Amino acid sequence: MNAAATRHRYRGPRIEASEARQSGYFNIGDAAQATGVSAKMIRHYESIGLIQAADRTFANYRIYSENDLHTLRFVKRGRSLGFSIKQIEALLELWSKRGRSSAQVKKLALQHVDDLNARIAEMQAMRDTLQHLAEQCHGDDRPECPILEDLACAKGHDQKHR
Amino acid sequence: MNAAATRHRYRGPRIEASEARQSGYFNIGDAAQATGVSAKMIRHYESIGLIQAADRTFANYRIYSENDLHTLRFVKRGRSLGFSIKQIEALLELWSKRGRSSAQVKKLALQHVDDLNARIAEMQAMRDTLQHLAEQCHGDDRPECPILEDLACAKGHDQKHR
DNA sequence: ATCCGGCTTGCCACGGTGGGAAGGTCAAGC
DNA sequence: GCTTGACCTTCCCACCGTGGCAAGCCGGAT
Repeated sequence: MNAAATRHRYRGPRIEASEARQSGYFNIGDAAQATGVSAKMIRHYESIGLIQAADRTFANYRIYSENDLHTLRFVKRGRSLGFSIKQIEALLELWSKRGRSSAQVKKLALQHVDDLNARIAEMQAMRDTLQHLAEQCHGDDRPECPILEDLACAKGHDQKHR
Repeated sequence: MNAAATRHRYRGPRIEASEARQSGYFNIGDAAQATGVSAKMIRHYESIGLIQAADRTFANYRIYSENDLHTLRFVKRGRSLGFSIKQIEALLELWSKRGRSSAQVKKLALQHVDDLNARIAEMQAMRDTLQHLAEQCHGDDRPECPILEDLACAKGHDQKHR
């Protein structure tokens, strides 16, 4: 079972920098540019265990293979779809497992959809309330303002988006 | 100019606890319950200067007047409408200024509406993409999954919500 | 040999909220 | 009186995700 070769498990010993370059490895900066994940975040993801610790050159530089970039792009895409780190962790694991069932993935995705919908609804309620108040506000030099009045007399406002 | 009496500027010297109670002051816990702002957050708001430092009893307990509760409710309401602390700071100041123009308040509110709309749109885009992907996913025992494929082959996904 | 840009680690910040520890206080019951 | 339990105080740490800065090492080009 050559786990090291197939998937990134035990990362090989350190390499020399120029050699790594020639073998198609990338510095963290290049990896960042290639994937859209900032170098900062790549290190962060590594530190929290979301991604495997990168191989290093002798000089302790992290180096990234095409495979690693692929993973980083996966994470990036997940983030841009609004998945949390925890969720991406789960998705990454499903991605790597061949025995996964698509049902598991779908469930995760739909949970996130629900979550998004809840947050959207909440923000829409805020927006609607605010827009309503703003419409009633003259918006001139006078100090009278229904918006401030609403904020001030906070009697039973909560029921509005109960 | 008895500023101390009219508005909370210079907070008076310390009082005895039972006396404060009789004068209609509240402990932080009661204030929290009365306003829906947790004691924790009341202290926090005070520490960052969002609200005036509360008066204290001799025993160093914070005490809150009806006026203070009013302010706390204002903050609470602002938060529940999604305003940031910074924005609430501005709103509080407008609220206290009699020379304010409703235009200033309206501007703040409408900026926030724009902000909300932007975030709503962003989340809706995420949701739509995810929902679309989920619809194409069988969600059965097989490992094939368009959702994972999308995440994996992250070629030019960004233009989707460009 | 020097210089610049990149890399390394580490710490601090944001926003907003919660948790908890260690200690002081108040009111009620005995 | 003294104990008890609920409350208060301050202080520090955590979350999530990202950015910034600083001090120091490394790479390659001049």
